[in-house]
Amino acid sequence: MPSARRRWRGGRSGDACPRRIHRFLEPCLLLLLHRNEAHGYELLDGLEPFGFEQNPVDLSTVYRMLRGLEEQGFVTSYWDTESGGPARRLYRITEEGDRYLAWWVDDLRETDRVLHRFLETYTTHMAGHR
Amino acid sequence: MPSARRRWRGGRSGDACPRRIHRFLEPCLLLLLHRNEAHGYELLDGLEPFGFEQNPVDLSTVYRMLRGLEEQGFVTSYWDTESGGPARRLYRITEEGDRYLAWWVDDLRETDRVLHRFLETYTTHMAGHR
DNA sequence: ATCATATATGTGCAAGCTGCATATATATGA
DNA sequence: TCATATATATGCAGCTTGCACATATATGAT
Repeated sequence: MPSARRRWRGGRSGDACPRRIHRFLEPCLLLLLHRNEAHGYELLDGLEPFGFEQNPVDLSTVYRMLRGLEEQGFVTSYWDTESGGPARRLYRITEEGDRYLAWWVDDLRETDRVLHRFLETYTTHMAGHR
Repeated sequence: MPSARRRWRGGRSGDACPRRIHRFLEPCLLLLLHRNEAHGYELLDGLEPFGFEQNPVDLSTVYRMLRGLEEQGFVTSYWDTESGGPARRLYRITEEGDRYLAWWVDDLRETDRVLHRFLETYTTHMAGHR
């Protein structure tokens, strides 16, 4: 069964998954890192206001995406062993990462236009079917 | 290389992919079928105004999704052999399909809210970093 | 008659994303 | 000493999707 259908059956209304937007986690992480350097476990909490309250992202996905961003030069990392507890890998955004984030925002604005066009078409069409 | 990055390198600006939204093709097909019954090849053209001009969806994806929708009872189909040319499989939306489309619209409205929250957070944050 | 083309539907495969399960390690406090 | 919270990471399987390819029919040109 496709995921949309499963969600339709199982999910309550009003809890749309932010990951309906493909790789949406990526710009969220970049924006958080633009504010402050941080480690993965910490970033998970920071994600909540972006729509991940009802549909929390898996930690493994966060770690994997951070590694991917680093491979591509959008963030750098170093070990912090002085803060007590297990060592943390602290991530910091690069200038290349800044530009990538800006590209993401442009892309999401366009996605927003696509979304609005669809919703308007739906509304208009349904108005004619009353 | 992740798809977003590839698109960043290769794509022109302003041509965000509608499929940034997960399975967005599905509600588009359902809305088109709510207007008129149609066959796959024909639906491809109808998709253009929904943002598929710059990033046309592959025909195979359309056919597969229509079959999936039929399996789940959201559409029905029958062969039309009287229109000249190869036989066409004509699809028609069901009442269950109507309800599913309505669910999709609710979900997309929520996605729209998530998107706006992110873009506003970005704008606000960047304003403080001028 | 034959052949290219437009129309039309479909399958196989591989890449990418993501959740779930699992593994590992450290500091803290009971 | 032992459970717990913190922290990072890998393996796997399922889902979606583009690309390549296969198949078939009607139409019109040669």
